[in-house]
Amino acid sequence: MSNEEHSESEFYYPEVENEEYETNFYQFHDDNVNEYVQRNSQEEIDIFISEKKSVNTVKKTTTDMNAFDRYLAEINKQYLNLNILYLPAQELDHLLSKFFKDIRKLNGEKYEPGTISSFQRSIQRFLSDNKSQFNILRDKEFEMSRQVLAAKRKILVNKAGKGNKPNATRSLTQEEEDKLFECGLFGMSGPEVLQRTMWWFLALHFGFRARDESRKLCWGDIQLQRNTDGPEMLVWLCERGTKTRNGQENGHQRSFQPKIYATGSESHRPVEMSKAIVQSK
DNA sequence: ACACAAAGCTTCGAATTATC
DNA sequence: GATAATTCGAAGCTTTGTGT
Repeated sequence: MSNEEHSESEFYYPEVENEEYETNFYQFHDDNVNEYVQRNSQEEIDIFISEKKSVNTVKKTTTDMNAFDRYLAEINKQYLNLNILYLPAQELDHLLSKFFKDIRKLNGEKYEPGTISSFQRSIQRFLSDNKSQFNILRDKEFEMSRQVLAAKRKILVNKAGKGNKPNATRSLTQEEEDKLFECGLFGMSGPEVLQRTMWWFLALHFGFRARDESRKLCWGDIQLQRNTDGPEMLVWLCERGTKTRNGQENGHQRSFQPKIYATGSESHRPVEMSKAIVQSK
């Protein structure tokens, strides 16, 4: 993976904390109550929340809503620019059913079953984001569209041979990794190669997500350390949040700092990894 | 037959890659 | 730049396994 080119959209990190929200308790009670209330109007609170929404999910939701809108406009011109938020449940359920049953890719081919299911979730996100009370995944009013989706998935698998993950990736073999070192794509022969190799080690040993965590990483987050008698090691001191570790209360936390040990050619499992980790439920 | 644990599926949000 | 497909991690359920 080359890090030379970045598209604009990849630079949505890091986020800056807004210290104004750390409002002083006494100031709040003395005066300025109106001002406080105004400043923290519903609109501002909504913005505060939505700024923390995942860019990728937002993009996914709009893309899929485009597909739904596209389909509706196709089946009937009167549905052009239809706002589904104003539809009664039965009608929405009906349109969803047709959508799940007949929707095709832009090139006319059939979708993978997983993709159609993800449309359903995107539509639910759209509804929830816009404060709709409907839950198309649970409400009994949407039982029909759920059944259509289930049937559609079966048909795609049984009749069209879909759902076999034709593009699934596989992990690298040891030989393939060795080859990358041998042919000089991994190694220490230059800045780009070094950066690429560092990316590989960080992903491999720290479990970095491919782009996300590499981009968030700041100078000083990883430190070269050495135990008195042990080998040199890289220690990951400061984690900047991932999809699954992002500061939620009672959220998952690491029980130790991840480390990469210098080993020469052997590989050693870090001591902490050999201990059983007891998870509280 | 019962209780409980372990294994296995499903669901959801999110991130990524591939492709055109 | 949008679209399509996949992957990942966690949580919640459901099924299966096992000891008594």
